Amino acid sequence: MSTVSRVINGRADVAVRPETRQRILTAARELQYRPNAIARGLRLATTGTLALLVPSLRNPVNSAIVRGAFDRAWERTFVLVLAEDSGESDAAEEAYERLVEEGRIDGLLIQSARLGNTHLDAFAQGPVPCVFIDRAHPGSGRNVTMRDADAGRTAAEHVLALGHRSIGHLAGPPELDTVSRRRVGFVERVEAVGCTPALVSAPLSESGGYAAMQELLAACAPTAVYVANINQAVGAVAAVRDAGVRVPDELSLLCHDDDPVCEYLDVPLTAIRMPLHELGSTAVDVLLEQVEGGPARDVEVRTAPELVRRGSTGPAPR
Amino acid sequence: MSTVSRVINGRADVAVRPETRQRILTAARELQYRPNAIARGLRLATTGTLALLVPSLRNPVNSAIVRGAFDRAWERTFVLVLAEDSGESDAAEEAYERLVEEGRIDGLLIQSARLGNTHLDAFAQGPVPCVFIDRAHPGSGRNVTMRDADAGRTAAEHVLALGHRSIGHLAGPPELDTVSRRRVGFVERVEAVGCTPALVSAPLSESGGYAAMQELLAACAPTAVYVANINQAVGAVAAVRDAGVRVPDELSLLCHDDDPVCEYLDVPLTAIRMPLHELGSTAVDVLLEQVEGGPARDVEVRTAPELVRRGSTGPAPR
DNA sequence: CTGAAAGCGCTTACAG
DNA sequence: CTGAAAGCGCTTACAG
Repeated sequence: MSTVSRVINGRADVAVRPETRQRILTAARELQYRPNAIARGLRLATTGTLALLVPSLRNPVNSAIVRGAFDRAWERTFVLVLAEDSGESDAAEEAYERLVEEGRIDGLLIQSARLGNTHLDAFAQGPVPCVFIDRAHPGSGRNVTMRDADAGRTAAEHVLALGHRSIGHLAGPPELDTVSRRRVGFVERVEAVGCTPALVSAPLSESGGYAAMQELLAACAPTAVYVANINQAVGAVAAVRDAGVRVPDELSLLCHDDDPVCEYLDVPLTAIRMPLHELGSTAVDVLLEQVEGGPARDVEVRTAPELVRRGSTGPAPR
Repeated sequence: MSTVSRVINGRADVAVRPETRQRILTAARELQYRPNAIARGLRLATTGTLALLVPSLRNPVNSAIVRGAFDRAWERTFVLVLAEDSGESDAAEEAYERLVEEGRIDGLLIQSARLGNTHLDAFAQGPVPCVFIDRAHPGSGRNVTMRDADAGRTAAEHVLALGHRSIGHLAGPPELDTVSRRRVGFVERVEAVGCTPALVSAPLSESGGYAAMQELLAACAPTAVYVANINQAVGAVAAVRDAGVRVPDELSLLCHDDDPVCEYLDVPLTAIRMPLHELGSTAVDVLLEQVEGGPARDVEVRTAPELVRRGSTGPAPR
């Protein structure tokens, strides 16, 4: 039995007679033997399972990130379980209890961090390695993020280069670290040329984008607006259309996140494409470093945000 | 130790002195004791885990179904692991080996059935209960589906009632059971009034919808088109716009699947809303019946497809 | 080079 | 009413 175990697990440290090895391998094939993962897990104190805590299963914007994480985890022979941190009272805690405290997982990817959330430190210090993905938990030393501030800067540079000086930003909720970093980068560049951008915050939804764009148009009639999120952008485009404002002649529109939808809206949307899949796979790699005993660390995915130019941005009207 | 186990698991069959029970409960709370799920799983030959095999993590159209499944599984104290059946060579088999044959799961939800797929029977007869969700595997006796044919009928009745007689259907790939049933229901009703609908099949993507709609317009200049899927619809709307055809004056457009996007397109899209969340939760319930020892069965979610009328459908032009 | 033994953390008949 | 024992299917020192 022990020889079988050694052969099946390919352990080179103990010599096995070639003939014995063959007999074992043949028998295993015939019997379709596969070691039981649960028994193995109990013995090895390892489950081969990672969990991903998502803010909401409702919003599929994150699906490219999820896919990146899944693909890499699968490659590295880990299985991924899904958990939801809806933001309600104790959703996150309950997930934590059932996954970490019951010993079901080897590592935890948290995609649902909200600035000011009090549970987060407890998770970071828990018995199971964890990593904050996309939305950082500042100071935790275990954040895997993208260059969101650079995305904001790229957006600003694009509209500034087109001559715009009356500029707005349709931002996301302030408790979300990602959209906040976009805002900071954008505002920094716009202010660098002596302008003050108009800012409106809204939920990351179509209806949020619609209402906030109406507000922005009424408040300051900008000639260029950077929208923090693709869902908002769909609503913003509709608001602009309903207001009778022409894109890009009267208003340039630019959105964060690229998506197939961008190409098919009434005016194809210029967008900032982020390395979402890479973020997911990197986060798994960083988490597994910890699982294998390494120290936690912050990692920023190096791939730069990419401006995908389409028809919705053009020269500033004079 | 055994008394502790009995108290923690709330087994009423063995009497425990109230004082002992209290001592146990108090100690458990103080120590933050939680039974280890892996050890429990080994002993009980039960994992508390279900797997969901999705066709592609790329397409998030299914996210409402996934959410429904997740929510119900979680409620019933099961955890959900994700697996991908990309349709490539042995993706599904590999997932099956790692999840079922290694004993990681108690039940399997298969959302990736394709008509004619040869692995499916093996899965259905495997050692672990399974259920086909949304896309049926005909004859398996374990399908949990929605009323897709009725959705097609509802769509047909709507455009017929508006007086349309020159009617098209932008269908999905024939190997997908769901879109096929939509097509059958739609065609049946249209033919019942003596018309022959024009049919074009396309992948369930924006670009697929765009190209197929162009084809449909060129082939027969229909006055009403039922689009089989929301992603296709986004492309179809763009194709109609690019062709200079006015909606709904010259062409009524109606799509399967409701989505926030429908409200914000240049013409708000009339859509058929399906009980996606309910499908997910029902599938979990049906699967757990089997896990608990019951027989497999086909279930169709009773909730009827609902026509959500918006601006994209109107009376037939004369 | 290979087999027998212990033990991972539980649950459940079975004694007492 | 409660405790001691066996066993779920593995892996890994340890004998031989």
